[in-house]
Amino acid sequence: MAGAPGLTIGVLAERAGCSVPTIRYYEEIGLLPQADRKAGGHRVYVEADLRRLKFVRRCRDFGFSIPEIKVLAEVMEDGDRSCAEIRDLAQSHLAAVRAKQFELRALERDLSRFVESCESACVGGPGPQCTVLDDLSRPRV
Amino acid sequence: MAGAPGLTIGVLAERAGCSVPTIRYYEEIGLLPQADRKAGGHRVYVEADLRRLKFVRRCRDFGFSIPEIKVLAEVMEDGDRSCAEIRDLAQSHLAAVRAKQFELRALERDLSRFVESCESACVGGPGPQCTVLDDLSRPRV
DNA sequence: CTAGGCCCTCAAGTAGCTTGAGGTTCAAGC
DNA sequence: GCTTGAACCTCAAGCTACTTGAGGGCCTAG
Repeated sequence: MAGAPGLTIGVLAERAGCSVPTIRYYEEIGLLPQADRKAGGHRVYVEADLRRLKFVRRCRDFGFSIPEIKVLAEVMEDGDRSCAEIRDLAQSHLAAVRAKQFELRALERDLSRFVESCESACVGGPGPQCTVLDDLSRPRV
Repeated sequence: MAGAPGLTIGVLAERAGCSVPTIRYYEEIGLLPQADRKAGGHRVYVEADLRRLKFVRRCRDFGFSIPEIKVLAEVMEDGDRSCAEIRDLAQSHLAAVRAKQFELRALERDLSRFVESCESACVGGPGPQCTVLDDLSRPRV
């Protein structure tokens, strides 16, 4: 009569959508608490562990770094700390995401120009005469 | 009466906009040829080396991986290979850049919603009651 | 009780560099 | 010619966030 069954690491991984070694890795670096073990040494988990792991994974999806997630998790556990801290973290993260997008847009523009000039100028020609290679050799804008 | 002076690694790094160890690293992995040395063992470079390094750096700016750059560089050296190869590489790279942008846009949307709900719902409140943390714990969409 | 699937630990590998330790060489100034 | 200090040298380890592999132990269904 098992009310709360206890999850194996494999099941936990499957439900959280990550690999088994990743879970062991998170435990090792302190992102997850040390798991309980049964007699033989196998890790046993409960639903609360799954929630915690899902939280971590979702934060990773958001692009937070592991040190950042440690902070987020601490705030979650600690009733005395305001979640303004979390908002600030998310906000500066958002700024970083936007900056990255900006970079990528510039990159996309350059790259598509590059491909275009490839098409029109030298496809089929030999390497050294390729104007496109000059393009790549020119200093960045 | 030195016509071509010969550049030190430090000067080369400065002109190419990268660090000195990076240049040594590129040489080690075969992205740059083995540099000439003077008697004491210091590396000596000429303008052609600078061009090659700038080419590599520009490719890195474009986000090409090191194996990819090796291909690009080979095509440059080898007169018999068409630059269509380069266009293809650039094109698939462009596709990857666009995919990444797509991801980042979704991420930005999620994050800004998150920050917003933070603002309106619980800034100043204690951690555990923060609805935002629930948000982060919810499975990903 | 046994088969085989899941679990364990520890070590090393991934990309693209950076950082550090400990020592040598070069070039300018005296 | 000699000294000084900046720049150079090599080799090794560190960084992020994991993954992969070797070599073995546990657990449970039949």
